Amino acid sequence: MSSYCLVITEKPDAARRIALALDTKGKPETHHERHVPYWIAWRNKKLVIVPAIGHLYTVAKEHAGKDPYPIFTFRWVPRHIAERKAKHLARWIEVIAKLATEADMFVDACDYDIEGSIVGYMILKYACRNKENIAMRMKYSTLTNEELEKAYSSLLPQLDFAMVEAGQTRHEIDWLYGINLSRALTIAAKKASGRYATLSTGRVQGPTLKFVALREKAIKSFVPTPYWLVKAQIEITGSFFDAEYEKNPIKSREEADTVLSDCKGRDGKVEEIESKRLHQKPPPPFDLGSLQSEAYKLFKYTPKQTAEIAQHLYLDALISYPRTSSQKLPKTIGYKQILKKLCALPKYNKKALELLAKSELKPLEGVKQDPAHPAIYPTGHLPEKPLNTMEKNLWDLVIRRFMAVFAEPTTIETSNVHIAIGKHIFHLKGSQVIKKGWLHFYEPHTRSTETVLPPIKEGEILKVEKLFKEDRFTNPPSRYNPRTLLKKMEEHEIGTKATRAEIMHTLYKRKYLQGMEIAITNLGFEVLDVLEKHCPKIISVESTRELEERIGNIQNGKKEREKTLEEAISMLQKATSQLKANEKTIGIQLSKVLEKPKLAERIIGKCPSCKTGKLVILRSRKTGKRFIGCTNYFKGLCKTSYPLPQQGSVKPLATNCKLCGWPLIHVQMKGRYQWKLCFNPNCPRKKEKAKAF
DNA sequence: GCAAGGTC
Repeated sequence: MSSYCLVITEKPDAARRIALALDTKGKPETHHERHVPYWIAWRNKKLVIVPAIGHLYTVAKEHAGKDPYPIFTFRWVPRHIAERKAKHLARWIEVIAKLATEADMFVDACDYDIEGSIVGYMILKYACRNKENIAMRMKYSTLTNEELEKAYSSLLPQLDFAMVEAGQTRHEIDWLYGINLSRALTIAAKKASGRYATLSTGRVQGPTLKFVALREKAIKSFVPTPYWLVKAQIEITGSFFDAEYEKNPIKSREEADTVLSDCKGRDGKVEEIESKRLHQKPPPPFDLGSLQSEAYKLFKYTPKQTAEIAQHLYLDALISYPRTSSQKLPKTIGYKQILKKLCALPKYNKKALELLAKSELKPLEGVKQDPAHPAIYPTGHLPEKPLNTMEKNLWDLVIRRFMAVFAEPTTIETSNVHIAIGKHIFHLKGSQVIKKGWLHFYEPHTRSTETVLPPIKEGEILKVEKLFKEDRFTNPPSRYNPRTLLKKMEEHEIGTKATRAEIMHTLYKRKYLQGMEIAITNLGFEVLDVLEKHCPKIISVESTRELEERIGNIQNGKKEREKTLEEAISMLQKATSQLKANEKTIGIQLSKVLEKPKLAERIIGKCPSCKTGKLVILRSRKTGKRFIGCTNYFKGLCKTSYPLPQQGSVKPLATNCKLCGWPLIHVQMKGRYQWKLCFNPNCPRKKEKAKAF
């Protein structure tokens, strides 16, 4: 009898580490079935440890066939059924299901949070066939051997069903909101313009877009006010420095001029020197958000790019798990081991040795924690294949930050020299790094802003080379960039570390946002306007807060799941009927700002009948149907027109029909089906006009 | 296909 305990984790990495920790000899067997990895370990009994890869089940419409709108019913299904890009998950579920048939005990070892709970629950219920009520729950907070052994020896007797319910509710409500409101927008715009453009919104997209809209409004309504700065250029032993007048800003030109004329022709006298020493601790180790932020600041990599590069580095075993919110580096990761391995690289050799020479290695840590992972650190493994520039830069950044956290604080001396020119005081400021500390290890990823002043004594007389004023205007608030928008989302706790970058990207894809100095487009603005006009409650900050609170309540054991769901649906019913009632107005409002396809993409070629006009893809204002017409039509010169298919997308091809020489049109249907269309009604191939590739 | 959330 070879029965075993089936342990289910959220991801392969966790499965591997649990197997390593629980196998008595620390040597679990690695297996693969149809590219699904799993591990066999021996402890008090045989353990089979199999990972999911995130969510294997999701919410989808209840019935097959045409999609209704609005839609308020749903069911949970395997993801490969609901999502085209998730086909590979079918075999994953099959492998887990097979391993489950011979198991006599089940342990849910997914991350101990609401998403992890739902990952485990759905697998136990569906893939393992109703094992959700007999499964035990393994609760750990880091993937260290100690913690995992402890967690296994004190398994919780059952799943945390409150947490599961919270997870289910979160999924369902997000789906209902997102699908219904997105369809409302898309359908309204399609009906009015005849063109299909994907429009969307959701619990996170809406508020994020609103942040940008509010900033844009603040910029537009900003009234610049003038102010003046008065400066004195001082000469000290042959070098020149700008000292600033103590009053900053000066609000009137007259006042600035008075100061200038008072000071004219006078020398400066050093009245006082204020010096301070600052000790600056190293920055904490990276969590995903701070890595994304720093990589944008230093290299201008977008948060999405950084997440992708980090994932590659992780898969190549160069850095630890990147999707973490932890700023902690537990001892168990083996600081010394890592530094020793880094010594193999000439670039880091000297610095790593300096750290190894310290009597104690103690990292500076931040406050943020993560239930399953430490902060991001280099593993010490070396690349097996050459890295590209982006990978190199990011890996280097992680390594240098890792070294920096073990280093001493940086000591900076700042000085403020008070210089009297007549009755006016000017400030000459200097700063200098006295002790490099962690900066030494973090270089070149630092920005030095040193201003080193020559030795100056109190009472000294300094020559004023020139006096001048600068005319300035107050600046409007600056636009968000990918880094600051990400931070804003973090501050308001909308989205998660793993999704924020992705959601920003979606807003770009929808053409709601543009540029790295992030501006909202007309389309983005109107989409928000529509939602605010017709269903303000649903996208208000208060209702988002309230929803979060209620999901929190469910997680804490209050039996509010049914009620929360019912209320969400009733709110949505009102919102969608409101949107439907105003569909026409909304559609027109959105059509006005929908980007029209560029003329170049619509031109097909010369008109065969009038020879002077051009054939273009047009749309009838009356019927909304598209067709091919001659540009001379508008001048009343040529009435040539040809029909086009109304389904799918059409675009001119650069090639001509082999049989009649007319230009060809590329037609792409919803699925994979596509063909080259010759629209010449007299083409010899007329009877088989749809020719597949 | 539209969400947001995991994951590779």
